[in-house]
Amino acid sequence: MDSAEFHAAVYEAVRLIPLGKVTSYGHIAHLIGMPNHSRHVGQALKFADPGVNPPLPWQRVIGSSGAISSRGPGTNGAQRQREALEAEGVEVTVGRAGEFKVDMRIYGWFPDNVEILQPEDQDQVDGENSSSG
DNA sequence: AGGTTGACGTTAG
DNA sequence: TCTAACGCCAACC
Repeated sequence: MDSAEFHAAVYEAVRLIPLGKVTSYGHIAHLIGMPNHSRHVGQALKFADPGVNPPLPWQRVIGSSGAISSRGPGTNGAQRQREALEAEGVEVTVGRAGEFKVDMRIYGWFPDNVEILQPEDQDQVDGENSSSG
């Protein structure tokens, strides 16, 4: 697994995220078979070209905690990600510290069987919110 | 070769 | 629910 292949695998997994849903860096890492490379998933997205085709829905990847990671005090990456998510219908809330958060119980997308995911089987993979609500 | 960084995750209190 | 601490691994200096 080279760096280029890692990036390609990350992009392929990220493109699987359905519209209006979000997942975590760790889950992308999990889907490509490298669960402990969660940090590098973000790194791969950072180096991704915004003009690639098919387009990369990078905005659908956030922290496992449901928070949009801050790229840094002087950057507006988090703000752009928030706008991109809201444009898809994902509701983003703002915490006290100005952090953007998404309710994973509603918009979370964490299937373990993406390889067998079919358009007609999507009804049986979103049972993550069975705990409450 | 060693120390620090980073679009993270999990566990403990 | 939120904060603090530890673990993780490649890139960078």
